[in-house]
Amino acid sequence: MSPHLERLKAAGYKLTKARSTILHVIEAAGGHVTSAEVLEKVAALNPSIGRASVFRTLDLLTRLVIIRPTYPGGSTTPGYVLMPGGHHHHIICMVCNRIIEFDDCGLEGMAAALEERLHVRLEGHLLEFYGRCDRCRELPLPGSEA
Amino acid sequence: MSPHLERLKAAGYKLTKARSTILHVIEAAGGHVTSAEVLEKVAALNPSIGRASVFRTLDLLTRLVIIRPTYPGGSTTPGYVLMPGGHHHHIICMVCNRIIEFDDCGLEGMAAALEERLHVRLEGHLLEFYGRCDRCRELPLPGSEA
DNA sequence: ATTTATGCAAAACTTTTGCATGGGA
DNA sequence: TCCCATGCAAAAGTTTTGCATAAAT
Repeated sequence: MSPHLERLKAAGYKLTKARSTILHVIEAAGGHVTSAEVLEKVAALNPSIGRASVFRTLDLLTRLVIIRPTYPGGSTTPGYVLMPGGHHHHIICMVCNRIIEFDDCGLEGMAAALEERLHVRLEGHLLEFYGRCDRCRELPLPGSEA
Repeated sequence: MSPHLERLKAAGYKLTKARSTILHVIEAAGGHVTSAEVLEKVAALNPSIGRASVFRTLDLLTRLVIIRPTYPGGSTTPGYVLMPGGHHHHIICMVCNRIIEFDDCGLEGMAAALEERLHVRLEGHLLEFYGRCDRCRELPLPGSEA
């Protein structure tokens, strides 16, 4: 069973068909999805799952920091990223909207320092860089020199 | 004139009443706003500015990485943060939805390393931590132990 | 003088709600 | 058995479009 499903269960939530299907869809998509994509793929997988459950589950997963909302450049519907281990990092190419993942970075140290200094408790983090990928690095940014 | 307005102009866009009002509202709000807040405050400041212009301008500012969309925990409408200097960092309290800003962090070094390693060009970044603030640190996370 | 941006208002979607039913624990 | 979660369908909002007009360069 997915560790994310186990966290749901550990938090006291029931393991339902809708929830496991939705989480499966997000994982199968590689951890980057749009609400519209989830809606579509869930419907294809199991048409008896209602749209409302998809939104309710996305909300629940967000509250648990299992996923986190982001705005992918290319889409109108909100995007979400999986946060295995409570964190995620990526680069968004502002030209072609490609997303480039990269591994960690030493933010644990910064998190610990912030916890100490600000008296907070941190559960996770999301780091996004914006720029141009290797294929687009010579192209102008969209919107520049209109 | 705001450096952000200057960037608009430098990129070839016209400096209009709508654009400067909208940017002013975002800056006056301290850099954290919701689309609904912008709509409301712009209407209060100058009722002749149409809603469509607000959304068009939010899109434009996002493409230029002058602002960046985020999801504030408390609201249903999408949020935006100002990115002075191309970057922004904050902590979101998952209990009370308070946002705690903090100053930089040494991410320039990481950005430079990523540019080298992945052959990308980076324009900015957004770093969000999720957790509990000093007032809420002893409270359970919402959604835990449902 | 040109060209871009605006305002208006309707249309298009996405997301949310309420309630009875079904499914986990 | 009990309570949570679901599905359905309608309602509520937010965001997007199209086009003629106004404004900025």
